[in-house]
Amino acid sequence: MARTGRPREFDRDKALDAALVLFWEQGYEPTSLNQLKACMGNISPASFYAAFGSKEALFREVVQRYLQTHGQVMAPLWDETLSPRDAIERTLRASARMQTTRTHPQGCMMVLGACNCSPENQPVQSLLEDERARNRSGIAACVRRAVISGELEDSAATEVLPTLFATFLHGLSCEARDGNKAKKLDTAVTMLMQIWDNLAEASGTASRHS
Amino acid sequence: MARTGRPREFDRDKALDAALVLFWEQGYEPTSLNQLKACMGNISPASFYAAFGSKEALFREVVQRYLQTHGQVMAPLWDETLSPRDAIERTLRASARMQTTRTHPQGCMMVLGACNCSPENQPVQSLLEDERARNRSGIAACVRRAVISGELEDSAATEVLPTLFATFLHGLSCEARDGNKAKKLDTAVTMLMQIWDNLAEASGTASRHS
DNA sequence: CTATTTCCGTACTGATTAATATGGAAAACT
DNA sequence: AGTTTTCCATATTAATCAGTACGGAAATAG
Repeated sequence: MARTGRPREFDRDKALDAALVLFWEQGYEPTSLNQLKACMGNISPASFYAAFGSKEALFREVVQRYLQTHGQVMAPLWDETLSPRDAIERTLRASARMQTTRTHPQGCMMVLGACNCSPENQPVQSLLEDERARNRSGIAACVRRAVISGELEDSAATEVLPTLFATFLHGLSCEARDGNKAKKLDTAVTMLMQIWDNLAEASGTASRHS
Repeated sequence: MARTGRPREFDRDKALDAALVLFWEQGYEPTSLNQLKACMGNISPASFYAAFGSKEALFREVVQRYLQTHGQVMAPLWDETLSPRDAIERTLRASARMQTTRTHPQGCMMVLGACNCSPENQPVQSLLEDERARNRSGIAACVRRAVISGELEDSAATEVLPTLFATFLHGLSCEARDGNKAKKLDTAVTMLMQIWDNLAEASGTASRHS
């Protein structure tokens, strides 16, 4: 445990953050080790591999860091103290704001981070695919809660609600990357939530009739 | 005009189609010339460069071909014989169906074809970005038509309608690529169109009141 | 101090990248 | 036939890719 020997000269956390930004901006494959080493403080190949193992291992670590920081905009989906509708709305609004913030690359890294991959990097692609699947199941869980609580009725329309929200959520990345402003996307969220309200009203009417 | 000399041995059109599928599946950068030449009928480098000029030139040609075939699902947006609402609905439904068809890669090539690019390939990225901008302005044109015809009123909500539809449209690529089924996405379109109807109804009510 | 341990600068690996050079074969025109 | 034109197989280019080998420098432990 007591670390002996020469201590590393660069800040591992800072290097990780720098790599995060680069991967976020360019995606996994086009980002070269030379670029990475440069932005991580001109570290040497020896230092890089000693500290992070490989390009793929670094990327996996970067993804974890992203999820624990910027990715926390998705957290409301699993917060059962929030009403299902509120959870989804908060998630969409926070995502829209985060993805358009200019202090880092635009769009969501889980959507844009490994879009274009050679067959050999399929595992990296799957890593992000799994995260997107988590998003969908989080939304689906909210809808399920709303059905159980009676806020929504268990109809065919309710069943595709998760797909609708997920499509919009993941579409935000494209819009943010292409330069759409936070306010516009936020207002779009407001309008999208009308669909929930339409269904909730229908359910309320139905239960009032029963 | 009269072509003399030895005729080329491979079918240029077939080769272009094969390249289209490969680019569509993997994206611009990860697709190597070796892969391209292989799928285009094991043509030689000499044949490749003689016929297509360069990887980027081939990609640009592929994009044009895509737009003239699969990309025609966007055509309703510029068809003024259709009602604005119908134009958007047809576009979304046709996109959802096309992007989930299993006879070719899933998702839209204009969204997924050059997501991850090195700085040096920025021009390629911009090429697709421009096409996505065209999509947005097509949707915006439909909304403008609806405002002029009185179907929608000129409100703040109406103003973000294009952003809402564009976000959904471009989000379809992510959902299709991740394996969502045509029917689910189509039903999601049905629900999304409710927002148009909400606004149209409000406009109708307003004009009835005036 | 010496011994140990880790870090890092440099050089280098083999593989792959997009793109070219060369030269013979094949087809068409005269 | 003879000439011209194009096509294509092969070999090769310089650059870059991710990842390693090695050896001196630096810091801690005793």
